[in-house]
Amino acid sequence: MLTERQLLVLNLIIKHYIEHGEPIGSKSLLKESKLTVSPATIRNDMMRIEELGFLEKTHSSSGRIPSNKGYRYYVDHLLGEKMNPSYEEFQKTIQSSIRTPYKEAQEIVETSAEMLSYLTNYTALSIGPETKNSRLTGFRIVPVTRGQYMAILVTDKGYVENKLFTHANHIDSSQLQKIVNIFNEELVGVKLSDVYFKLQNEIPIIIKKYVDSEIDMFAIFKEVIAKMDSERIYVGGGMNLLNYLELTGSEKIKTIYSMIHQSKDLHSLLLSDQEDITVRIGKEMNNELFNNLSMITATYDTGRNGKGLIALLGPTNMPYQKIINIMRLTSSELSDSMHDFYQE
Amino acid sequence: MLTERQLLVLNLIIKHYIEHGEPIGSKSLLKESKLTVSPATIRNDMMRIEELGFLEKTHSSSGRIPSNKGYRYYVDHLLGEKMNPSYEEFQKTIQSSIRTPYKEAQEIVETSAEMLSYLTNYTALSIGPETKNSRLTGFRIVPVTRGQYMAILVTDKGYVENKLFTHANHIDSSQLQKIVNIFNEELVGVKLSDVYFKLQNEIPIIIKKYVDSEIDMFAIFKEVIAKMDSERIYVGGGMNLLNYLELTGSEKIKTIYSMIHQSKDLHSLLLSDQEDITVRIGKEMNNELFNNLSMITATYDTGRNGKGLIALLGPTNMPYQKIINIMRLTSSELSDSMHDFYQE
DNA sequence: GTTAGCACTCAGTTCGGCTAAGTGCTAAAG
DNA sequence: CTTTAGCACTTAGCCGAACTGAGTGCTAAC
Repeated sequence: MLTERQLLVLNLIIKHYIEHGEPIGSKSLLKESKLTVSPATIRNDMMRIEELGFLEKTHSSSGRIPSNKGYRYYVDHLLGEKMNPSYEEFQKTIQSSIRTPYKEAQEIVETSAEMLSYLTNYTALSIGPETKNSRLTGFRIVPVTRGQYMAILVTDKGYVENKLFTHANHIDSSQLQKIVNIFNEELVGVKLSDVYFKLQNEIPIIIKKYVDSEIDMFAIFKEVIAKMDSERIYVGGGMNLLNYLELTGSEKIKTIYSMIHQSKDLHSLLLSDQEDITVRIGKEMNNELFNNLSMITATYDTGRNGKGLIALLGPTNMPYQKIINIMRLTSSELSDSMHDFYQE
Repeated sequence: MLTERQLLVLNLIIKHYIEHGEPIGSKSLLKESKLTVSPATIRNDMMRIEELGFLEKTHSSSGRIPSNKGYRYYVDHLLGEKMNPSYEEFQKTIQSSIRTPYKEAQEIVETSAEMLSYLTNYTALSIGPETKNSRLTGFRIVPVTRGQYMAILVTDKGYVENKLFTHANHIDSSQLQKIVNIFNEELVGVKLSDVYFKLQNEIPIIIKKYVDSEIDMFAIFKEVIAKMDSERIYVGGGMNLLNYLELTGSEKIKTIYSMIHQSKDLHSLLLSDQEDITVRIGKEMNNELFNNLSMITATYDTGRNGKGLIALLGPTNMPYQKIINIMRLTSSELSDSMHDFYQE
């Protein structure tokens, strides 16, 4: 479909645009390359490539820039290749920020978002392993100070979440114990998604039978689970969005920012296939907000606790080679780190 | 120093600039007011007021805008007055977001930052009561799952902070108990600032005597205290900073954003006098970053647990009347809420 | 003290002209 | 059939001139 030279031209234009962010024309392109043909020839090639949809013009007499389809071609080739060894220099940085002692799993996930944004100057997201199919493995209430109690909830995916709550009237400790026992008997092994239901329907009846208490355990439980959900998503370098002010107006940036910080809106955006690494370019995201941005997502594996996800949001003309490799390295380090974490 | 009419002119100019954000000249000012003098007279007045430093021009033939000193005059008058009752409408909104059941103190503080930014469209900060002089009142370690433990630390100011940590080798529970006992015997009642010192020097010796353990309790303790410190400051509406893009370049906005999110840099900015409510206007903050911004801070009182602080960052031409009243209401609601919280 | 009159200033807009970088097309050469 | 030279054309960006509108300060008279 495209000749050898045309492919070369396409690649040169993409690389130029990634590096300089500006359109390039036939003459300048020649200067930058080792090609020995005339500008007119390049022009003819460019026309052909544009006809096929890999290139665009910013206005009728401007140089060419890559289209989404152009990037797509470029990225698909990159994804096929294996990792360029020159990027292993990043490995040390990544390792040293992920492998730190006395951190819990969630903190490692959080750190990796920060590290990714630091390394790339883009906005990074990281998400801990899914909670949806988790099962409750334990629930306890620890008295902390007079009137304050801490509820701790543990799931089989290794999540631990806690919530402090206050109760005005002193709670009789044997009563409290009874409630906790009922919870553990009735709810351990149950999927978190079903816990809600049971809590609303079955449990209150049982509790009423044995205990005379007016604590709204359902409200407390709901809070803990909500906290668990919301804390799963971490954002690093949120303000790096400001670097795209020219690409995307400040209003859109604001919308994106709040979108990123609200877990609900995110799932549709991020939920990728089971692919190891995914690149979505501009309009491929089907969201007007992201027309000039690309998103790279990668999954990491924790072993028995399921998969998690990291993502990077940057301009469409990001250096995909570098970024993809950073994502590969991070994902693999994160997987290793998580395996270690849970194995012991 | 200034005649009656000159004061009126000054007030009119300030109010105009707060509402429209644009300089105003003698003729337009007349149209907006009920004054019955000629433009020339107003011009003479303006000159006089400018000489005294209350007004500025943006260029030699422009209308006038208030200077920092002008705002200062305006605000000082406002602070003297008592609250305009028309603002009590806000009270319901504020109350309903602060008074929610089963929230711990920190969450209420967090919520109030979000509420403030929502109500004003500015960037809000809220800080829980000081930790500096807190004393440790309790420390415990709860085993959560195999290999995972939760350390819980309680201070006399009502703070509870917890940290999950992992330890590969199973820890003997009686050994753990011994360590916890030593901690409680040696550290309860000690100021947090001194805990560090003791942990590094005295405690290891004692622990070595009774227990044979290789857990670095110091590292864990340090993490908990760090977490406690960092979680004390909450930011609401960070992205509202984008509204000041024209006032303050995007680079500065970025700097301010990261400044706000790093607790260390903040103390110098926020640490106000013991004043109930403080307004700092533009250059009064002695920081080039904030030349076109104003910061309103207010303290709230928690009773036996000391004072906390809320702050708002907005443009110098904010509607001070409204903002000050919102801050007053919030501070007072927050105080009430905290008193209730700790009293029980 | 107040006012009318006047010359002046400055930001912002609009318009034509110019340049640099690029295009597409045509016709000839390889 | 591909490549090339030549040429007319397009467009963004920049510059300077002209004009307008909102404003100023000063002076001299009321």
